[in-house]
Amino acid sequence: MERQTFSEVLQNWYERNKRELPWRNTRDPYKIWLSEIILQQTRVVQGMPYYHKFVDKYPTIIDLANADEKEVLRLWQGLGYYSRARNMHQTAKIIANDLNGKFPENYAGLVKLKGIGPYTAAAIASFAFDEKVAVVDGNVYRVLARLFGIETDIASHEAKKVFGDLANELISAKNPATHNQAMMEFGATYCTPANPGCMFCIFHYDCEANAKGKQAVLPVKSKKVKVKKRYFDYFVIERDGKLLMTKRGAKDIWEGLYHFYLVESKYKLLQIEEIDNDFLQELLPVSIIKNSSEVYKHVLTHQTIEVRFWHIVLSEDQSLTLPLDYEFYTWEAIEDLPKPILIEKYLKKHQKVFKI
DNA sequence: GACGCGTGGTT
DNA sequence: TAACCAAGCGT
Repeated sequence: MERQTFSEVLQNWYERNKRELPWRNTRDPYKIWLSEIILQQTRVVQGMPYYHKFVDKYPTIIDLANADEKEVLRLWQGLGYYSRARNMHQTAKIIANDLNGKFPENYAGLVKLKGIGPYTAAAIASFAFDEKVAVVDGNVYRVLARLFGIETDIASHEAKKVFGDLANELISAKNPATHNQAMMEFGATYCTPANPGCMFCIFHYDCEANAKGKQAVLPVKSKKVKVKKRYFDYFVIERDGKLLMTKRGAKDIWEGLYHFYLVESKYKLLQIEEIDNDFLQELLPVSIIKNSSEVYKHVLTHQTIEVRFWHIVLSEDQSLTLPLDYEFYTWEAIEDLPKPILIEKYLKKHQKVFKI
């Protein structure tokens, strides 16, 4: 019997070991796209409920295109990397309005769309349209780096070419979709970052990393994240049972999400007597600081934020000049606003106080 | 092309 | 516990 190719061995393993995932049972580019955007930098278990929510609420790309951005962000709430949702919505509109509701059917067309980069274009092109183009994601980097003992820094520009070329040499011409799924599934469930199952691996005798005991150092990744500290004092200003909120702008975290009146400091949280903010100085002497919350520590990949909430109640007849773009929202309206998980947690914890 | 962008789980 | 990770992309 003839020796099997790498891809055949891999695909055999895949057919026997794959997880049943809903987006693997469709050729609908819309659903495949949806799943791929959701899964960017996100675990399957975390993304799964969102995939179902989006498919249920927006069964077609037309439904998604017709939604308000606010509504899309609200459904995305808690998944993080919110630009994915904004770009996805923008792209839905372009496909619905300019492309007659049809996805481009190849890599080159797909990669031009916002939110669809090299990985996602290859995924959709192969899964939905059987194009022979290799996906190169974090799993593929890891599997290839270990199998072939490649020490090229996966954060480097060079790695894109080295690993991309290799992945495209290995891909099956017959079953590019299954091959791509298999590569990622193997990396995600078997050739894992920590504690890979080398002992019983199908490539046990062919793997460079296994032969040299280099599983722990491959793939090589140089970039270390620098964590910046930030300090947020939120002023939760209540009047007539409503809370003052605004939409966050561009060029910072949580763009498009809603939050309270924020005073950010460079080195520490505020003492109340240190406040030298015009709006608050006008407002504070005539209001009641109902309470200040415990200090929350909100951790993001690149920053750690210490946060305190000051709950301030205004009398109903108190006049004040609202800062630009701020509005009072009822509890019901607030529930429909997309919010950072930090704000959501605070509201949930204190809802008895607010929901009178 | 280096950096910024979330959240939750694991080591 | 701090560090690292998880189906990347835009600027």
